[in-house]
Amino acid sequence: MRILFMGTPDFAVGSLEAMAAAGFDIVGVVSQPDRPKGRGHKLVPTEVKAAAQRLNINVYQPEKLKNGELMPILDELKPELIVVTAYGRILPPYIINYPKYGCINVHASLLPKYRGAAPIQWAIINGESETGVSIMKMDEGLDTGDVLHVVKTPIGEYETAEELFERLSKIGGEALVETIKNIDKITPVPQNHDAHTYAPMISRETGKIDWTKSAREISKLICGLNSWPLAYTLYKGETLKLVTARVTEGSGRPGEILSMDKGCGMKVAAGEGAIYIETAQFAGSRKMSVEDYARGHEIETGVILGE
RNA sequence: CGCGGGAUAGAGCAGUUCGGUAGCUCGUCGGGCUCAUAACCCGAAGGUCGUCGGUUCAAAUCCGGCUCCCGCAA
Repeated sequence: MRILFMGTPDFAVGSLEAMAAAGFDIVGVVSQPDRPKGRGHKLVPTEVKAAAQRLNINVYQPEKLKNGELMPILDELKPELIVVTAYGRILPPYIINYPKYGCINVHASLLPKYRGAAPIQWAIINGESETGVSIMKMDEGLDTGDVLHVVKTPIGEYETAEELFERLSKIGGEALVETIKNIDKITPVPQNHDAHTYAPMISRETGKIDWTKSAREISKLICGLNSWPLAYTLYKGETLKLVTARVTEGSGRPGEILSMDKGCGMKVAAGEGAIYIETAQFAGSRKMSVEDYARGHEIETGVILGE
């Protein structure tokens, strides 16, 4: 079967590599155009592009999909199936309807929950105990297609979005291969559209910590936004990003620095309970353990974070 | 050419303005105190001050090139 793959970030690499390892006939890869990223303005290839090049697969990077821009590529490659994992664009009907077997999508949630751009982060932030991957037959809506295959996985208490990303990327690849192998036998199951929820894009603002929330809620926010963009608060008026933390006992004014404890870090009061901030990123500095930071700087207890 | 910060002992930092013996906190090692300790006391080891060149009697410090790292913004 001739398969065209569409994907952009590292999460999609798991799908691509799993298909390649399974020996599928991947006739081409479509990825978003390289964008200037990072310091300086350097043009960085997308993760999927880099992976495709390692696998010696031709990469196409159309600026847009509308107005039939992908049509010449479709006619050239003649895919019988299109696989989409985190491509980052809505596909117009002419693409969805092109392949004989249609388009299938790897989505990192248990649909119909967490449709949209950031299902992994929101599942963690909301304190879900499990999530997973759904393989879906695409239609014209946003993650609304009939489901072909679902794999569940538990979320660790302190599992970060980055860790879960990596896991789900792999799980997604396996589930995808399984689905494609059985594509003729699987009966698509419509989603329960009434039960759907959305996982909107994450922005920096998402990471602002409300210290009146419970220690666990704050901990989950920290995990869900690691390693990007990181939950943050203010320390003496400057941005303090929190990288890792643990829930603990304690009480005080919300956001108050209660103590510095050896081996644990900086203890900060939440609305309910307290958290130990283990690793953080102080203004103008890189990520480091709070203990390391405290060797060269004085941490004043009693200071209220967020002010 | 997006804006900016940085490289000094294993870690985190000060010292650079105004050139003149390499410092602090912690860790490590040794010893002491203690029922005991991550606590306390005494001692020790550990640095070609990122790199190359220039100025100078003398450079971590001043000047120039290079490498690498990081924050912000996208």
